Amino acid sequence: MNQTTTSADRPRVRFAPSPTGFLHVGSARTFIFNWLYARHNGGTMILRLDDTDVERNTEASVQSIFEGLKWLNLSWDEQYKQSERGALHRQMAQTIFERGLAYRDFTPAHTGDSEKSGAQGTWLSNPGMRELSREESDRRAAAGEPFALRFRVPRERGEMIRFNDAVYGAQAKAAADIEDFALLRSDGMPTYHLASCADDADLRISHIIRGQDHLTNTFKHVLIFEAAGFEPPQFAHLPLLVAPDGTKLSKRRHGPVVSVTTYRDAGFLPEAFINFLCLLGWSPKNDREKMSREELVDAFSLEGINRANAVVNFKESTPQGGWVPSPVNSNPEDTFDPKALWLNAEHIRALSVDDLGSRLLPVVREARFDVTPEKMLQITPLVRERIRLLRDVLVVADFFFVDELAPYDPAELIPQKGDTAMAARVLQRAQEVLAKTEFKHDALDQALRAAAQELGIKAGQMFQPIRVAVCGRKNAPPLFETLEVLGKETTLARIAQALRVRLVGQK
RNA sequence: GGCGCUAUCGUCUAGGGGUUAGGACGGAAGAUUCUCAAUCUUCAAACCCGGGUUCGAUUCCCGGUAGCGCUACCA
Repeated sequence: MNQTTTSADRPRVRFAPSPTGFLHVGSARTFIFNWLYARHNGGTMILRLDDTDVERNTEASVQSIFEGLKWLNLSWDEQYKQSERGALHRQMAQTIFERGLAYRDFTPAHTGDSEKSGAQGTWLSNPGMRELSREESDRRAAAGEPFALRFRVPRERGEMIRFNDAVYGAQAKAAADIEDFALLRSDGMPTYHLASCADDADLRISHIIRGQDHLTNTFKHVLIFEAAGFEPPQFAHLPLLVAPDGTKLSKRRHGPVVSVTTYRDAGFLPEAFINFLCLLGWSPKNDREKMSREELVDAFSLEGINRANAVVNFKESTPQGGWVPSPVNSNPEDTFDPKALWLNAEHIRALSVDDLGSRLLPVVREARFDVTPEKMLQITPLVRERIRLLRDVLVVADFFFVDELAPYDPAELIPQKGDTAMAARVLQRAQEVLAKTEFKHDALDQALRAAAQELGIKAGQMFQPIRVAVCGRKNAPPLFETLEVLGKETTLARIAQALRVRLVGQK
């Protein structure tokens, strides 16, 4: 196949959120899959704000969408706002109406939850309206009576509506099971179905990649495309992202874990988050897990998408199902999908020291610690293998940032198989030795091991009191590197402090 | 209720008429080590149920069940 690529071969895809809430993880994944498809195939990525629901749209939501996408560093090539394209939508409605494929429904709009759905059976149309004569219809419309425009679904001939989904395969549904859905509301505004199809046709969208919740809507869309004289695009529906309880993700039920900015604020790397999302409902089929953005673009194909809903395995909030804000010092890691955390750690470890350092710096500064880029660079290699989220740096490396260590249990200073006296001896000896040791890894190593030998104790017994005195806790990065970064002055001051404050009166 | 979609370890998934059903996360155990990590090794862990088709089904077909989605003048 040595065809030259023409513009007709290049796919045009779109992400079309309705700005009625924050950008949530499911939407983000839909964007990503579209983006991946466009980039993989040299196509065009379009962002279209489907804002036909004037009541529910908010500017804050638009901002949240931009904010999330900006963080993910995902770009698009064209941008549209559906509310500015009303003429086009009405035009299509007009076309369909003139072809006799839609009719005016003068029945007043239903308010709230209608009795149409539910156990009463399937609502298909408002009796009388479908059969209204054109003359009668025109007359009432001319008289200013409000109406909704409904699609006249060809229900009589036992017709089947068909399309082929790139993910779900051949789809068919009896027209008899499709209700006469609205195209135009009685205020003249287009419905989602109409606006979406009109824009998809006008923007020459070649592939519609969207959530599976639209799979059954697609039959209506096929009807609209055909009624307006357009060939329907290729559809590809994505399995839904669901919560551990199997229900779809909602902020109300599941809290901030469904919002993209939560991941940003917790210290996820955008590339890791994208990686994680891609693995939900898609597989490269070669057991690869950790992938860079480029590798994802390379590997992506519609064939790799699977059909079953995927669980985002975050920790369920409360048994009652309501979200309770976690206490300030609870571990945020506990709420995220463990695999997302692991992937994030993998991506963190793959970063160069420079890169990681520059991402850590704003996090540390935002926590109001005063740290220079140079110092951050020194600290970075010491934390790289110890953090899963960027924010972890605050708890893993806190002792590098603070002037004064927070109080700790003096018992921590006591080494394995040792006592307070041993801790005191170690610290005193350390003071003397360190005062005249160059603060470089190897020199420190030698000096401290020699000191341990002199004291007749194990190296571990020597290191622990020092580590605790200097870091304020037992678990910390390797000692010599730590001391080197901390410097002689701080080290000696903290050891003196431990001796003075913590071990006094301990005997 | 009607219609549609789906069903492999706890979770994400690979696979496919005959396999020890593979990988990953998480879990357990061990190695390494100045602690913690990281790393390495090992272990436990799955084909929803029932009928077909077939020499043989987890895989194909049908039914059931369960979950999800749609059933608005929301998107």
